[in-house]
Formats: sequence, structure tokens, C-alpha cells
Amino acid sequence: MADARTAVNPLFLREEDLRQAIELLFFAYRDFTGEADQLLVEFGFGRAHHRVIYFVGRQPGMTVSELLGILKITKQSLSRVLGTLVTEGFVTQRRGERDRRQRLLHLTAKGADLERRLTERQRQLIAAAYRAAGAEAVDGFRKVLLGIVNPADRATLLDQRRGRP
Amino acid sequence: MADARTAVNPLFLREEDLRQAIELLFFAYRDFTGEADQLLVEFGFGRAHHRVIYFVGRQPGMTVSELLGILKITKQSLSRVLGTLVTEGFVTQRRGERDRRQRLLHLTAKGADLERRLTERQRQLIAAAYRAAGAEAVDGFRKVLLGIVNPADRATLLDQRRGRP
DNA sequence: CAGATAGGGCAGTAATGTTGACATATTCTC
DNA sequence: GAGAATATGTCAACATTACTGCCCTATCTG
Repeated sequence: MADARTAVNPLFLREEDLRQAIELLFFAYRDFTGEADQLLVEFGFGRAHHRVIYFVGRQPGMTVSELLGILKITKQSLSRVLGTLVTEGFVTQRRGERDRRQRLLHLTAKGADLERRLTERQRQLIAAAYRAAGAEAVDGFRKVLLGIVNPADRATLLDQRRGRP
Repeated sequence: MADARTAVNPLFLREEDLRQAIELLFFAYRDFTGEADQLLVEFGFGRAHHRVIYFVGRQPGMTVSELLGILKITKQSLSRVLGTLVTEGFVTQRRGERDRRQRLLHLTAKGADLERRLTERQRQLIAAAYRAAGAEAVDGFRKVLLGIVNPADRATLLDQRRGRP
């Protein structure tokens, strides 16, 4: 059976193709996050804690507002999670110098360690999938996912690649 | 600045590349599910209801066990969501003929309609991203995501493409 | 018939999320 | 400098989704 779909007309998207994409996203995300979940329970943390640790580690000195914008949750939801992380010594809050209302977020050594351990598994999973798929496939993966992300965050993701933190 | 990464050695994966992948997955999944969430609240449903409606619509006559295996949640968690959907007339349970212990799940017309409306937005988002990225990129997207999915579900996803439901 | 399986139910608990109102400190603007 | 705006934190009340553990019925299979 010849596969005319990809060979001839790349824009002919069957219902089946789109459903497959939906399922791929569901299964891949489920398994991807599952990697870290096992480790998180040992600390009594959930995914919300992971996300905070990840993004603070990614951009040290981040403000609470910036974090809220990324996670797209309410102040209240973040507050509990962040409070726990600060109390248990994974994250520190330092008063901003330029704007003293801000609490700039940083990981402690303990926090950075957990971040590494959590992300390590996910990195390995991605790295294995990247290696198995090859460089061209990786570019395609990036292109499609970027197309799914809303334009504002898409721009941010692209900026980061150009070395601008 | 020459980009030796993809041009020369596809397997040299920098920390930065892997972090970008992690973030792409996070943002893409967040925005992808956000599409349907808006509609779900109008019905008083959450993502869990959507997942059930989606997979039952995908494979009519599915058993409760099969659904549990896909969602990887407990019987109890599914029970509540499924119960609501049955009570409100979105899903029906028919006793299995071969095995009368089974409750085969089907969408009602009402359920199928909601499924279409929910998935429609997500399909459009995927379709737009696919068109913007091009056929080659789509293949790469599939390859990488398949690599992230656990081997068992990966096999299922591949089987479905060959027409075997 | 005995044991395994499919499904359902109950009780209790936890994590994560929501809204809305309000307080404090700080910065910005006129 | 007064007043508006901003960044952050906090309280209360609540919903959804998930979990564990235990128990029950109906049904199938050997």
C-alpha cells in the first residue's frame, strides 16, 4: 500500500493523522512526567513543586510574577507550593535591589541538587528518543511543538535559543 | 556563529537542547489542553472527563479495564468520572455478550457531539502546526514522541496506523 | 465447585487548583 | 509629597482529581 499522504501532499491531513497526534501528545506527556513523579513522592512533593524547581533553576533570580505567568496558575496555588519549598530549604527568596517589592527566587544547593536529580531522568528519556530518531526528526519535533505553543511563549523559547536569557 | 550541532554531529546533545525539549513539551501540552478546557467548564467537566470521552469515542465498545490501562489511574478515580458521564447521558454501558461481566462503553449521540466539539479545537491547533511545519517535520515530530512513549503503548500506537483498531 | 476476573462501592485522605477579599510594602506619577 | 499602581502575601471556602485499602457481586474458567 503506497503512502501517498506524506509523499505527495503534505497538507492532506486525515482525521486519523490528527487523532494520532493527539494521542502521541497524551502518551508522551504522561510517560515523560511519570519519570520524575516517582522521585518526587520520596520528597513528598508533587508535579507543582517540580515545575517551580525547574523554572527557578532555569532562570535564577526570577520573580514570583514571572513564575505565575509561566505556570498560568493563581497566586494562591503557587503560594502554597512555593511556601513549602522555601520552608524546607529548596528555594530562597531575596529582596530585589532595583525593586525591593520583588522576591527574587533562587535554588539553594539542596534545591539545585533535587532539580538535577529530577531533570536527569527526563533528560535521559529525551536524549534516548532524540538519538533514536535522528537529527532531522529532532528539528521536525521542535518545529511542530513550537507551532502548538502560543505565540508569546513561542517567541520566548526562540529567544532563549539565541543565548538571550 | 556556525551551528555545528545539527550540521555535523546529530548526537551531540547539549544540556541546552534537552532543556529546550523539556520546555517545549511543557508549553505545548499546556496550551494544547487549554484549548479544550475552556469548553469543558461550560459542562462542569474537567480534563478527566475529556480523556474518557476521547478514548471511548476512539474505540467504541472499550471495557473499563482497557480504559484504566490507558489512563493509568485507579478504578476509584475513573469510577466517579465515568459515573457522571453515564448519569448525564454522555456515555452508555452495555453488558458484554461474550463476557457478561464486562461493561462495554459507548458514546451516546450527545457524547459524540461533545467529543467532536472538544477535539475539534485541538485538531485545528495540530493541523495548523502541522501545516506550518511541513510534512518532513511532522514525521520527525512523530518519531521523537514515539520514542518518548513507553514501548507497550508505542506498539499500540504503531498498530493503529496500520489500520488495526 | 473453587478460584480468578470484571466491575462497582465506601471511607478517608492528599495535592492541586479555583475565587474573592484584604493587607503591606514599595514604586511610580503627577 | 499625595495618591495611584504594582508586587507580594494571606485568609477563607471550595472543587476536582487523584490516591489507598477494604469489601462486595456477578461471572467466567478450569
